[in-house]
Amino acid sequence: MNQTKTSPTMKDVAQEAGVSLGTVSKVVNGISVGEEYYRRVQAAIEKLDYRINSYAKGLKSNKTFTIAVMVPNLINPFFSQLVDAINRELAAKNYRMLFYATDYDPKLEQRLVQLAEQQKVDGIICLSYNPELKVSEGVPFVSIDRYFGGNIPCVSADNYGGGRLAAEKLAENGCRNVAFMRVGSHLTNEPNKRKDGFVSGCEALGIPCTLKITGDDTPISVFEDFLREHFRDGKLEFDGIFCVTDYLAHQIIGILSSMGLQVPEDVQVIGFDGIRAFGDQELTCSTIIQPIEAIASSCVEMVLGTQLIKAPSLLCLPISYGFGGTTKA
Amino acid sequence: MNQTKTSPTMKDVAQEAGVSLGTVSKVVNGISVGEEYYRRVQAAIEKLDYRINSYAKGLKSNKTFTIAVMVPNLINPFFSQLVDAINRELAAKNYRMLFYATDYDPKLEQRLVQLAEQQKVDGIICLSYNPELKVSEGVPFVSIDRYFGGNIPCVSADNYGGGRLAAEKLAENGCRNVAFMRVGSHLTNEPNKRKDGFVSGCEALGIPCTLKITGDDTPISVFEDFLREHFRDGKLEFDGIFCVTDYLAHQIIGILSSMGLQVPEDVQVIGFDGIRAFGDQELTCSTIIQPIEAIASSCVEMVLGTQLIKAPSLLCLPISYGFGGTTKA
DNA sequence: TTGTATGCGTTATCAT
DNA sequence: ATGATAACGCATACAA
Repeated sequence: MNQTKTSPTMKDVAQEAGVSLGTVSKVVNGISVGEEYYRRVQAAIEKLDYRINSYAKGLKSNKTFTIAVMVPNLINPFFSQLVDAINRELAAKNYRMLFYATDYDPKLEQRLVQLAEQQKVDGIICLSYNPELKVSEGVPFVSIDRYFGGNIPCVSADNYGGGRLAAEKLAENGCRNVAFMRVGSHLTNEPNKRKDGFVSGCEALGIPCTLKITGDDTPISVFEDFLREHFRDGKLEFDGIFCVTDYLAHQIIGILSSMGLQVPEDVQVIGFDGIRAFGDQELTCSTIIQPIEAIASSCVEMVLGTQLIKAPSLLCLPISYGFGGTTKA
Repeated sequence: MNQTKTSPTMKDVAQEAGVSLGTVSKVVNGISVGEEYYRRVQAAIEKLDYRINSYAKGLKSNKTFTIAVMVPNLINPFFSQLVDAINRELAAKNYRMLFYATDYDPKLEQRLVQLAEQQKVDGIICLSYNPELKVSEGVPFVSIDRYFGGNIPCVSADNYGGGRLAAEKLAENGCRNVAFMRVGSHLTNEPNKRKDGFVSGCEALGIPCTLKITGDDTPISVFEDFLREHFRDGKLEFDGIFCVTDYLAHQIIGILSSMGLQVPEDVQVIGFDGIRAFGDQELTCSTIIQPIEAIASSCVEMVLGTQLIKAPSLLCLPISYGFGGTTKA
């Protein structure tokens, strides 16, 4: 005889309290009502353990207090830490986070953006790998690390400055012949500027710099081949290497080690991102540290803010150098 | 004069197609309608770029295709990998993931559960640190690593077996005097069984085992003190250490190294979890590997399944041993 | 088969 | 200040 226990609604509360629906709504939303009414409604809410139905509220008010966050995955610690930071910012502002993994797949990413729009999110924060992403103008969109053009705000670290800083640090530590290594997308996303900054820095410092840039799906072994080509008589031609990410730096260090080379004695390595072991332990290598918290809070402020129009279209946040044992102290 | 661009609704589509609301609904939901009607509706949908409003749908149908996932944070790689895996499982089944970080805070966790319930999620998957968590019976709830009792299903790795396996592996590799180390909660959650399994394994193998278990907020230095107490004449009393997590193992290895001890030559270390550098590179230490994918898919199946009643209340998934350089091969 | 009408739980606009 | 009522966008039972 018992119908499936359905949660109490405002109507139930109104009946229990002997007041009208509108009055309950006011109490729930903190609008002033008569003393006695307030008491009765509160009592009824307690008694029935009433909770507001956010779907009904969202439908009516066209506001869901939900933000979609999209990055390729949560395996890469840079992504997971970024998402963690964004989530904290959102939670502090009483927003919920709907998470979507894009898997570096442009088409999937596009589908997910549409899905999020259906989901009536109040905004989207996306670290995109789809340069042609289409996003409805109705929903605020903030991009991380990929600049789409004037009307879509983009937040990123100062990648160019980071590249320069890497060059300077290697030079400071005595490097005279360096290499830059990058794997991955040909896309003109922000991280490309790491190379530009590095090259520019090397030029300014008068240090020769060799680039090794591979395509998206090339195996890591091409870097080993490259390094062996520049390896003569037990000595590597380079005394410093700047890798586009800590992840790559980690792999390169493994290769160097397998070649019998010592880091940082024989060759110094600088990565980019600022990844720490287990998320909060020591840096995994000497690196250019991205201001993850600042990126996260900027994204959240921009996506929630109403000043999207006036927002700068490209927000560039300061980086810093972190010693992680793979450079000479 | 332009009102704020509001998304087209079914009504708009109906009008555009010259059919009724119900017909549009049927087309959208894949219910068969007349050929001509179907065409007209599809055309209108395309033209207006209509997307179903999931809030209206959710309100009406009491189903939101959204699952709440709660873990302490996304910094710890075990958590972020778990959430990544859960999200993949959910996405494959066309469910969305609402993510909440509990920060190891029992009261926050309780609030978030209520929040998720208001949010009308279709279920909750939670790695809880609140043994007294109250959850409404209306919402399917699956726990990871904490057993709440018969009516709440719990999924976890075979922690006890993992403890035993660690003992066996240390014994196999010649250890004759071992230690177990654990930091953290006094709570009787599943990971406690790692100790029990280890102790039991040591007893069965006739190996003396010393326990060092600290409280939640004790600094890591107590382990250093402990180790120094068992350090005489440049030699450690133990030749094997089992740490309750890879995270702790990492820290212990650092301490051992600072004491001038070699791992694994002087002392072998086994952790628990199976954390890899950068999420997908080499294991950070020799370890008992948790079946993260299996845990994730089990959780999702259980939370979505209707057979919650019949589900076993405690699902225990098999672990395996992984060599990570901190034991003798 | 297709159209119409009602209700999901809220909010907001009205009279009262 | 409070109560009745319409509307949000959709699903569905019912009537045509």
